[in-house]
Amino acid sequence: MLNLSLSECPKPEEFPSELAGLRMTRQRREVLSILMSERSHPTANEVFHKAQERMPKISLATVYNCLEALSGHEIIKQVNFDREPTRYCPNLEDHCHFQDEKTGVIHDVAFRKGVRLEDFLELPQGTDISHLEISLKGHFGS
Amino acid sequence: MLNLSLSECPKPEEFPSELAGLRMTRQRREVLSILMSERSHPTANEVFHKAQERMPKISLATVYNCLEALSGHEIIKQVNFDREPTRYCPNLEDHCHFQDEKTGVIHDVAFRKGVRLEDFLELPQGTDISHLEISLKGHFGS
DNA sequence: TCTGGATTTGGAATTATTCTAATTCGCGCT
DNA sequence: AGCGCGAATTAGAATAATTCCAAATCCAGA
Repeated sequence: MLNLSLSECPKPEEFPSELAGLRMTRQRREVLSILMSERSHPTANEVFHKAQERMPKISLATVYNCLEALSGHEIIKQVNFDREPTRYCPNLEDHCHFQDEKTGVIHDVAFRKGVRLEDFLELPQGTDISHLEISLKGHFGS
Repeated sequence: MLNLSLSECPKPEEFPSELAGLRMTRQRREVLSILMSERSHPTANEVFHKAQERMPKISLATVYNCLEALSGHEIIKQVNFDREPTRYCPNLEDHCHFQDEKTGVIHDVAFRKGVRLEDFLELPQGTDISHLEISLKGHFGS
């Protein structure tokens, strides 16, 4: 399991040359660094534009490739809200996402300690969950 | 709140002329009827092809319009899995969705009676949830 | 029956994402 | 340092779900 604290986001050049079995290329480092510093759950496009500031020749396809590689190796997570473009999240803790309908901002929401899915859902016994995504929308009261 | 039991799916012509404030046109009836008889969470395209069997001149745009109108009036629900095409579900009970990774089939999973979201998530107090979507993937054990 | 607003329709447009084929990169080996 | 090679990057084309648009049609109420 990846062990880079989000609070101390490394600069691109500080990432190890391999992470979770994935070769850390210049572009992947850049993309990962952007995700770890921005905590805004950016879309691929947003990452692309941010990345261009430091790597003018990076291509959108590469950003997609990097995001795919990083999430395939469980270094980041994908976040989906309805049909909106996929967003990306470097927080690997178990959590879900809440979108404030007033601002559009997406916040991480942690699971309470010790709760288990079976306590919450009528899952047929023996069911084995490999992926779980919980998306909330609403607004902060008063 | 809509009060049509799923177990007794009406034929298109049996729907009232208005439902939850939405005018029930021929096309909307047809689309709704398909959703209530098929329990397979079909995509817009699948609904379209099914609808064509009885209404050869219906258009895909209309199917999208109908699905939009029906979900806008909370007569059906949208179901999203990652980036897959949106699926539609006539089950208005609180529930979430589980996709069997072996077969691709999507099953409804009910929430346990009495559980509340706040028991499960570290929601900032006063948060008001207007939409909630939970998507699971995995497989049935043994 | 007439009329106006809502609905449907076909086709074009949009947009996020994936694919493709060619180039470039960078590690391991000499 | 130079070489070879598989992996990664790139630009641009292609795809696919969905939305938009403007014209035709429908239908409830007067």
